[in-house]
Amino acid sequence: MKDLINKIKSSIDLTSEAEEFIYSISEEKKFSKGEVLIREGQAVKKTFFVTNGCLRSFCVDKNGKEHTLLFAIKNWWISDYIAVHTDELATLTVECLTESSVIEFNAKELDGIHARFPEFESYQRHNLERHVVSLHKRILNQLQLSAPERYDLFLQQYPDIEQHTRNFHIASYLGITQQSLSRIRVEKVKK
Amino acid sequence: MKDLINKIKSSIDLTSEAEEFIYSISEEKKFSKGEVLIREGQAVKKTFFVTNGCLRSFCVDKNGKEHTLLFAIKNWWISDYIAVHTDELATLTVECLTESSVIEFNAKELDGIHARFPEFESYQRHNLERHVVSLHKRILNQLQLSAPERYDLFLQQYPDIEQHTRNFHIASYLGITQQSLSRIRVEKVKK
DNA sequence: AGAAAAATTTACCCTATGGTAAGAAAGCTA
DNA sequence: TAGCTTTCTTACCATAGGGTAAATTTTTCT
Repeated sequence: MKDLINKIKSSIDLTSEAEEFIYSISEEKKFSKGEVLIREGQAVKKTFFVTNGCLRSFCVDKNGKEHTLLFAIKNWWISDYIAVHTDELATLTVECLTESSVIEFNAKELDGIHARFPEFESYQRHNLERHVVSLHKRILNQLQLSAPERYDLFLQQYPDIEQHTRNFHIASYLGITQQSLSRIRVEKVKK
Repeated sequence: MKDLINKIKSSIDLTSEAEEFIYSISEEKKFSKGEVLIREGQAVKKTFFVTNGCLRSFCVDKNGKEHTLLFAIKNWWISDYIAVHTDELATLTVECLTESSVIEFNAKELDGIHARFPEFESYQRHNLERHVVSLHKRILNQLQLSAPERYDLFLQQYPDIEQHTRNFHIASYLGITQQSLSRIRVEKVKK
């Protein structure tokens, strides 16, 4: 919980009332590997701040293939934001890849923090701006880089994630099959 | 200019001082087809609100191939947000695909609106939230759909854009070559 | 309108990645 | 630690989409 408070304080002044409010609407929880925090097809009520471990969000296509949208580790937020912001049922599933500690929020209550403590608007706007930048970069990378180049970049960007994930998770993030990733890894070692 | 004011008013209450401020930091301009508003490698000072016409932002990869990040038509914003929010030089180019009318803002001045008129925080946060949702969807579509499926979806999502764009613009948005798009279009007609 | 330039289509072959399947390795559980 | 389950690797062939180039069509410019 300290992690979250510190993260917020590093970016805005946090009054003690606001800090109190955050405590009042959140709950620290532990989940074990494989547990599902948000399930496709169900209403999305929660947003999670990760304090330990590793989670991912993914969708399942019409052929049953999984596609990873996001990996979340310490100090990242994760939810199905498509569902949260469009008020639809979840199209994503959020699962734990390792035993994880999270701070759980009701998404609507968390959103209400902006009305009550306007200083959060600017905090949230900056978060969203940075997130938009990373999404723009990911789209451009997907358009212009080959699979081996995307894998190299992934390893640079998430040097710590590989220890928590299976190869097929990474493949499904890069947009390739696990067989292709396996071949790419072999080629890398050869060089 | 009315378009922008109305768009803002549809989402927040706009005081006359705030409206005045917007006027004071903006400038209505016309650009002709082919003109470049933001050029890769240069500092990005401007953000544009489109009131007429069609623009796109794209990057050029190491082989000289173009990759389109965004098409912007009436009532959309366009800039190089990667550069704006990271204070780096432009990695994108923004060009007019048709003769276009835009409202030009100095990006920093526009950002200052939040400090001066806090009611804009919430407006901007909602914009960003919706933008994040559309980017999440685009990433998932790119991961799970075939090229013909992505093209069909593009036509649904941007029914009006095709009249303004060349096929190779669309191909470079979908992540395929124009030859592939041409084949896909032939197949569609056959059915 | 006519000429020039640019974009599109088509055809050819090529390559990266996908799909299936089987065996090997790693990880989990009792 | 033995046995079971899951993941990874490898090999095979299949296929979607890429690259080049030439012919055709469309757009632009004067």
